[in-house]
Amino acid sequence: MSLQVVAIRDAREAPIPLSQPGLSSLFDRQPLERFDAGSAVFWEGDDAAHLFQVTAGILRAVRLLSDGRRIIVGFLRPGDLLGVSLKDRYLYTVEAITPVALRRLSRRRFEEEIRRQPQLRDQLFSRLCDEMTAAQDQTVLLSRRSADEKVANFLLMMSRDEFGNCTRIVDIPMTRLDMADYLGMTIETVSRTITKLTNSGIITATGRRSMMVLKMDALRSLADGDNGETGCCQRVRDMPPHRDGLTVWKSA
Amino acid sequence: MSLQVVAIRDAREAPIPLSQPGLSSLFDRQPLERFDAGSAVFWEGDDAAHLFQVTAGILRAVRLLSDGRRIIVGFLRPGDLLGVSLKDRYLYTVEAITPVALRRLSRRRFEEEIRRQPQLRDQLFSRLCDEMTAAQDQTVLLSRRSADEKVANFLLMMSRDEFGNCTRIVDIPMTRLDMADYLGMTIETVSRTITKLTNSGIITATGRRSMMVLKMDALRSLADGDNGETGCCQRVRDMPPHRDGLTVWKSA
DNA sequence: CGATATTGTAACAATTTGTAACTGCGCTTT
DNA sequence: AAAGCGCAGTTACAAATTGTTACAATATCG
Repeated sequence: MSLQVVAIRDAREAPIPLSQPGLSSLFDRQPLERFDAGSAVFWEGDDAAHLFQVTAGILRAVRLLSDGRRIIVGFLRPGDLLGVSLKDRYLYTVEAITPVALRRLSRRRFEEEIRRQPQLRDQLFSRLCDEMTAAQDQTVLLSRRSADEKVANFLLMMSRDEFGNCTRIVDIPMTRLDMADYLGMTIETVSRTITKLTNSGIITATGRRSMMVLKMDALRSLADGDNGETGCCQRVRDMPPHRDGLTVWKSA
Repeated sequence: MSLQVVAIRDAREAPIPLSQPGLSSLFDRQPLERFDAGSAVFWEGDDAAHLFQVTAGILRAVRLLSDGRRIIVGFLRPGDLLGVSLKDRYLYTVEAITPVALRRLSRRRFEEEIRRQPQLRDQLFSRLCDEMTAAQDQTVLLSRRSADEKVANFLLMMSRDEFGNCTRIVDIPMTRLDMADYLGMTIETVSRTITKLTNSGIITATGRRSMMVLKMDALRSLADGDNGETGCCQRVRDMPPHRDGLTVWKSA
């Protein structure tokens, strides 16, 4: 999905000299690799020898504390790149939530191409910036939001299609545990909160792992917090429209 | 401090053709600007027209939710860059905690130079990667750590000198409120936790805003969690040594 | 169709927060 | 220099939220 968006951008308004190939073009020729739901693509600490592009399916990026506490640092969707790194080891484990199809590229090759094609570097940089913004929004979410707000935000995030629009039917491929470990709460609290939302008539279950949003506005105002400017839902991750200024520090 | 480290790196083992100027060289010629403690360098939502390099003092990067909840996204120290952005508005407010000295550069000029000097782009990219790693560590800290662990981590972070070594004397220029808004807790809990650490003989107050670590190991094991590999303190931010693999996603 | 895993519910416990009074330090004022 | 003020920080106690534990209900998979 992100893939499509960028491809479109490349073709149309090419911010680079000519309409040159995007980052995803590096993977186009690579064979598809499939992973079963639950299997790991790579492990935290592994040699970071490859990069992957998600073609189909959903994955989770997991970190573990030594005492077993689990943190899901993010979910990956089609079009997302994983394994980009300047370091030599993966920082987290990536596991398939649904069956997944990926294309693999060696890191050596990737870096060569990045070096050769400056516009790819620009794209990579831009992507990193977006990632950074998302990470900060996640920080805000985790540090100062109640269980209700967290879940509302999560549901809104999941309700977005590839263009950032909110759909009423929401598919939730991950388990409650995944949600909990992403939002920094327990499955029980997640469960309670969803029950509460259902009882208030804001959402309704349409299946075990899918639901419908009945009152989108109510859900938005629950998720609300700092979105005075956009008026729209909280920017948790992966929200193309209305992203505003990332600001990085760390000097030279 | 980061500034020095990089300068040294440039001079010695130059990962780039010759020993070319670092990012900070862009700011060297700019005049010093001073800000009083408590004053803002820029505001969330402002036009992101300039970049700044911290020469002296400590600052905080603050975001506000509409209902007044405050989140400190990070603290900035000498050598840190602020205002790097691909977007056109600052994402957060930056305020001086202590009196501060900065050098300012227009964004236009910065981007020109980045475009002209590829090795600067490399440095910027590398810095972004570090930032990303730090942001993820912060995510872990906020989502799955108890008050004790958070405060222990914070104190260890503050106890690091410019080379990443832990000093016994810790200076804490920020208020309890700043700490609380950074760690996602209340001032009372911060205070109670520090008292607890003092009563356990792990730290001792040496002044209103400074303390001494009496049992560094105990503090480390409190802060502990996922540091099996490094054996060292939690990587919260700004820890030069032993940083391991950042892995970014978000495709092309 | 039965075994297993996931999810939901509820009572109870632990942690964290909220409230509010109080201390101590630094500053101004007299 | 002493008194008075204000602010940051601390502490005690009550309240709320979230986490724990246990068990029932439901789906999923072989």
